[in-house]
Amino acid sequence: MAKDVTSREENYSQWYNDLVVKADLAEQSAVRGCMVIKPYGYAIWEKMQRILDAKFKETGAQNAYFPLFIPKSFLSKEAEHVEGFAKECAVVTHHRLKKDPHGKGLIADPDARLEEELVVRPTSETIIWNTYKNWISSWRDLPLMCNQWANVVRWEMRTRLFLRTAEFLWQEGHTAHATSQEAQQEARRMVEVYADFARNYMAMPVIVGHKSPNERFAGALDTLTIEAMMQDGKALQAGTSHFLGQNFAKAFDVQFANKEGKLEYVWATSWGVSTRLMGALIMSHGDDNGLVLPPALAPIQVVMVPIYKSQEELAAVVEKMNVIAEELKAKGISVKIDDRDTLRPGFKFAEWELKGVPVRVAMGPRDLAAGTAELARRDTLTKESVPVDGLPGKIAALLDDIQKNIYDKALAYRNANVRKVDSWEEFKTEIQKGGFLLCHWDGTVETEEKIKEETKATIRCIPIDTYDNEEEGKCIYSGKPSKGRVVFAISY
RNA sequence: CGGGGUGUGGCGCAGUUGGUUAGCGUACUUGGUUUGGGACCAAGUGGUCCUCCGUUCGAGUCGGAGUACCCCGACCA
Repeated sequence: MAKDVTSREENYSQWYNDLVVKADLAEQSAVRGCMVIKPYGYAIWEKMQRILDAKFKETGAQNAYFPLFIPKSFLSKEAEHVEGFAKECAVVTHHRLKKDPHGKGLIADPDARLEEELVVRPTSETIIWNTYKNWISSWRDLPLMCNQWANVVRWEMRTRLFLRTAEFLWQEGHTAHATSQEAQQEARRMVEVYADFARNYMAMPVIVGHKSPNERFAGALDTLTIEAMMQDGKALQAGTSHFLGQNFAKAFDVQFANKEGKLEYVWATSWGVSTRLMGALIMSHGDDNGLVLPPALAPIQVVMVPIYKSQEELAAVVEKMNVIAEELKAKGISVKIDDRDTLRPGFKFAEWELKGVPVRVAMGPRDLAAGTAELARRDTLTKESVPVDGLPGKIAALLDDIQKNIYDKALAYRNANVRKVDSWEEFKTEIQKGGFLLCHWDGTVETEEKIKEETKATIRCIPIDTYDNEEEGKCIYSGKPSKGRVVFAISY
């Protein structure tokens, strides 16, 4: 494992792109920095959506949909928000094309210029708060909690498949509350929903924490994050939940009459996760044979490969497989019988491994005679011959075991790469080795920025719960007093 | 926007100091033999060599300009 990781560090990106393409998840589109998500990749995303959506609904949020286009003026209403996003917006200026009178092709018709330019949403706070203004007038309207599944566009200078594409799919929740406390609780609750999803479905350990002021969402008073460690030791921000205070309420004049009949501004949160989670999934668990998908998110949990010489043998094996498949389906397990007769078994094995299918069952004439099957697991790449009797039950248990094993493996890897560092000299060499460094920090933006300049490392979060954060000490850079350790890492 | 690299059948690449019918692997098509870890044999299909301009008897190869993509920075919830 360690050797593999080293070789990936050298050319991690190449490995990652090859893997993604070969595993049929996605590819670059003709449009700059955008990606095409292929059917198998999208099936994973759909599964994520379904699980998250159910969790959101449990919290009382409802789905809604807001426009793709945002009037330019909306974006400028919240000062910090503009500053954060203005540099990376795609802008619609015209509503019609015409033939170029001086050459070939089409040009934007100068007569069709928009009076007010429209921005393709980089996030929807502004248009949603402009709408909420009309939905909220009384304390009885609160809390208001909407989520939308949508695409957003951010014109990043440099893009990267899954991790930072120009257009990406995500969900964004936007809530309005009567009190600051309630809004903060909501932000905290949602980051825990994300953490639970990452750990129990993606099998990806994450650290929950607050962002430092420097890394906060544009316009937020507090940003909560889940931070994951990829196999090359870099950090990936996998999801965020923001306490927005009254900033957007004031910018868009969203007030409600409280029980005393007085007008008050509402308190807001927003929270989101994106298709970046798929990148996180790939980079957390993938190995040199391709993807390793946790059973909870695998579109196909069990693939069955028949082995045969004649059509009669194929029919006999598939008949037996169908019986097992029905039992598995009855247990809620998704199964695919790969009966393509143009491909040899070895090819199919390699292909399904590349796609990360957790469990493979192979059966041939010998198995039929002996009442056995070959059971292989993707996470350990091991296989064994087992009796067909009781196989569905065994597979169900195996899936649970794989889910747990993948998490444990990722957790062990992360823990092995989290180190406490107490001197600046040590910090500078240790940070280059990858992994998370737990260090004291004086709490100032200046220190954070200097550390970033000198080492490229950023504060990933000020952890909550995961690590004991009560210990006092001295800032690694300035030597000034610190109330607790924070997580430093090089990030994607 | 800086620094570097690469553009040659669908994909991955080779192509020598310019030289004649542009090649290899893979994929694809057809036929046959195979099938318990990415099959083999045979015969085929498929290319305005990124674009334009130039040098030359002759350009995939040399020169110039443009363009696209990749990597490293800057940038980035």
